[in-house]
Amino acid sequence: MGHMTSEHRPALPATPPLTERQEARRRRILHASAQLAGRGGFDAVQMREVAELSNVALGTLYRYFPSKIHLLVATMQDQLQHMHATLRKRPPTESDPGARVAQTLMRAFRAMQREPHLADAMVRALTFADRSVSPEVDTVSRLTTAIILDAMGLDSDATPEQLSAVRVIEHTWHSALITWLSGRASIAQVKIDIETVCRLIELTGPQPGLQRPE
Amino acid sequence: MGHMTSEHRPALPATPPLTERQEARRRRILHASAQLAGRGGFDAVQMREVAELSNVALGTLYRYFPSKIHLLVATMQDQLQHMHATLRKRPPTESDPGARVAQTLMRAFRAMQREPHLADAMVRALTFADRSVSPEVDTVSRLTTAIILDAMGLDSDATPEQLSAVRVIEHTWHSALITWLSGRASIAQVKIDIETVCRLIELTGPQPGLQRPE
DNA sequence: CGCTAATCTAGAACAAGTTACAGAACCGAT
DNA sequence: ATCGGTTCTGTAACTTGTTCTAGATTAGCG
Repeated sequence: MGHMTSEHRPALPATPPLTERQEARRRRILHASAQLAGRGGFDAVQMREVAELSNVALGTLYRYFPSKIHLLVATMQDQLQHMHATLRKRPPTESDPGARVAQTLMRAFRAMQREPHLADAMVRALTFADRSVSPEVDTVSRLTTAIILDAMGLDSDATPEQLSAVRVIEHTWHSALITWLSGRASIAQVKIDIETVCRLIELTGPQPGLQRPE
Repeated sequence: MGHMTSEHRPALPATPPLTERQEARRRRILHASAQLAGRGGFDAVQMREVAELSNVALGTLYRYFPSKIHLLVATMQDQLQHMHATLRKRPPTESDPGARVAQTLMRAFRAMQREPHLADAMVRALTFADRSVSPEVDTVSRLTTAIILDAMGLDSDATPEQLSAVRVIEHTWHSALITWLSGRASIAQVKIDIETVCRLIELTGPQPGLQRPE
């Protein structure tokens, strides 16, 4: 990704500060979205219902979130921030970076198992998003990356190889979630896939030669 | 053309054999689907247009493919079978199994670059599919697995570890495609991700002593 | 051939995402 | 407090996936 991501639309970076009521509206909308998604999943999040449940006109809903996908991706941003905060409070106990990442992702996975419908709505929206949602999806991606780097124990100084491994882990994470949510993979299989991909981290160790062979 | 592998009848319970005209209709539909997808991507595949372009009534289209997602996943099955046949003709030239898989996937990726809109329609449908499409998506998954195992050089005897690695490679493949199609990752990055994940294959040692040269 | 059941066609109808628009409410600056 | 522009509301309309129905066509069979 280049540095020229959004250099030509000065409207977005300058997010006009929302008033109190506007911030409240936004919260109500996100809450309604998560609530509807929580039971019923993607299909249960109907824009008219979200609008009604959050006491907002349909047009207003679309002003805040220009599409259902935008809304659900924003919902995921919201949930991910919660999760990031929660995970920070209890860092993984394992010693190997790879094991720590696997442990963290399995915790996140368990959280999703508690709300499978919500997870369904968010992940489906995320992978279905087209170019018009790229900035928002990118934010989600950065959040996920941050969570994984946190688990690894290195925040900012990662080698390009490690960043590649993290990207691959993210790919696996999303795709494995999808296969689980659509009933094509068991929980056990998701666990195995996560553990398998996390072995990549041991491969890209920053200190060459310090890993004990298997 | 195509006298081999007529064994693929995914609908196990009572697939009534199609008549000549029915088979022709099915082909016309799939062709129209791929054509519309080819320019315009997912959104350009509109059921009414598919029906019209393939000279079939809308109700008939829905009898053959019970949803747009089913239709596009079936289109992907079709394209994947082509690709599998094509790839078989020119097997990868690398020696390491991991490198062979990477080479094969990059070939497939290059094919997708030639028809990005078609790729977009198929992959979006694949990851958006819900439980009702599981059998069809599973068929696509098995096809992909077969392609990868082919590239590795072992067709039927793979260790569970290797199968895990293959699943993770598939996850990465799909997800990396998505990020590329939605403009969030460059071609170079997809290449790196594929090469990174293919290192997993080297990790999962083959059966001791059974190294199989070409 | 003639019959019956399944299939196909044409078109209307419905559902949910999205857009459009007129008027009410709100916000900030004078 | 008032004015001007923006935002919000309520509602209708439009789009496209999906379902439904009535009649025409076809396939299989005695």
